[in-house]
Amino acid sequence: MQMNTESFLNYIDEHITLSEDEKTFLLTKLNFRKYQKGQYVVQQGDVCRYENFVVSGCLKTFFVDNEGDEHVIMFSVENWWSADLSSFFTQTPADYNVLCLENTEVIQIGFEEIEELYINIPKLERFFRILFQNSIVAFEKRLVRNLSMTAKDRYLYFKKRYPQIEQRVPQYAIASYIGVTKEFLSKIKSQLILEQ
Amino acid sequence: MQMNTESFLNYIDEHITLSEDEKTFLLTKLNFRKYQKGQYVVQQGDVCRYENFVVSGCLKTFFVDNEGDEHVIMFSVENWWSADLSSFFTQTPADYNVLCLENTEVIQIGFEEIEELYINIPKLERFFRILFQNSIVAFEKRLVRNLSMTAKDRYLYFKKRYPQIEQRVPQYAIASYIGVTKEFLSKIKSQLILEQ
DNA sequence: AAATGATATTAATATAGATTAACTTCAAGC
DNA sequence: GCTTGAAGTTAATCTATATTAATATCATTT
Repeated sequence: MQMNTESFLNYIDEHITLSEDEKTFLLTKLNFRKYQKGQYVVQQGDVCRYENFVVSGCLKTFFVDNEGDEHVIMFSVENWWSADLSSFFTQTPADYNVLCLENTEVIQIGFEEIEELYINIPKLERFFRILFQNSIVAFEKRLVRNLSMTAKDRYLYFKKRYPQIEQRVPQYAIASYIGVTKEFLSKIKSQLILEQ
Repeated sequence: MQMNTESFLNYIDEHITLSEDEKTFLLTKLNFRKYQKGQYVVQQGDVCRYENFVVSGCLKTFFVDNEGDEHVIMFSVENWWSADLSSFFTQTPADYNVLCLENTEVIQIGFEEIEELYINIPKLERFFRILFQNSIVAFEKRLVRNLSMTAKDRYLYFKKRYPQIEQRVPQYAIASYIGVTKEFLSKIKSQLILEQ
C-alpha cells in the first residue's frame, strides 16, 4: 500500500538536492502508514519510535497533566512533522500523545533508520539541521506570543496564521493550544462577534 | 586578545570528533570578543550577525513589546549559545535584544562563516543538528510548563533547574522569564518563606 | 556621607481568565 | 426517529495574577 511519495520528496527538495540513488535509498528506509481518526500515533508512556511526516490528515500533539487536563502542543497537517522528539531522540517513554483528528497518512522514519540515513546521506544532516532551525524559531515566537499577548490576540493570531487548521480541529483543542479554557474561548468569540 | 578556546572545543567534542586540521580551520573562522556588563550583543532592529557561544559571563535575551514591557526569552551562561536565530538565519532585523548582565566573553560565528564551515566541515551540520534538536526539546518543555504549571511551580522549577542562574540575574528578569510580574514573584517568594 | 538610581518588597485594588454548572447543538449509533 | 455522547455556549462566581502606588534596600557616584 505504498502511498504517494511525491509531496515528501518535493518537500525535501526545497532545502537539499538528492541524487536518484539517494532518493531510492531514502525510500527504502521509510515506513508508510495509514491511521484512522481517533487512533494514536504516539502514546504517553510508550517510546516514540518514529518521526512522522504527514502526507494527508491532521494530528494533535498533546500532554495530559496530573489533574487530567489536556494541553495541546501542536497540530500537524499536510507537510508537517510530528513526534515526541524528546522520547524519540533518547528512546525513553513519551510524555506526549499524538492523536489522529482525521484519517491520516504518514511517512515514518524510525530511530535506527534515521541514523543510517544520516550516515549514508550526510546531506540529510543539513536537511534536518535546517528543519530544526526553523522549528526553534517557531517555538521561540510562540513563547513570546504567550508571554506578551492577551488570549484574544493569541486567538486572532492563530486564526490568521492557520486558517486551514481553525476549520479542521475542535474548538476546545484550539483553546488549549492558545492556553485558555474552552469556555473562555467561547467568550472571546462572542465578544468578537459583538465588536464587528 | 585570543581567549581560551578549550571549553569551546571540548563542548564540540561532546557530539562530534574533529581532526586537528578541522579544529585549526574552525578556529580561523571564529571571532573572539569581550563585552562589558550593560553592553548589547544584539539590538532589536539590527541584523543579528553572529551566533554567540558564551565562554564566561551571562547574557539575557529579551523582547520589548509595544507597551514597552520586557519579556525574557532566555539567559545564557557558560557553554550556552545566544542569538536572535530568526534574524541570524534570514539576515533581517532582529526582534530581540541580547544584553550582557555581566562582563562576558563570547565566541562568535558569523553568517558567512557558518556557511563556509558547513561546507568545509560537514560534521558541523551534524553538530548543529543535534544542538538544535536539544533546543527544540527544551522549548517544547518550557511551553508545556507555561501551559500546565502555576507561577509558583514554574518558579520552583526554575530555581531547581538553574540554581546558578538564580543567583546571578536580577529577580525582575526571572519574573519575566517565568511569565509573571516582579511584584507577583515577590509575593510567591514571601509565601514560600512562610510555608517552610 | 549624602545623593542617586536601579532593584526589591508590600499592600490595596482591579481584572483576565478559570471554575462550575446548566443548557444547546449536532452527529453517530441503535 | 429516538438516544447518546461529544462539542460548544452562556452565565454566575471565584481566583490567580496584574496594576498601581508607596516604601525599602543597596550599590555607585559625587
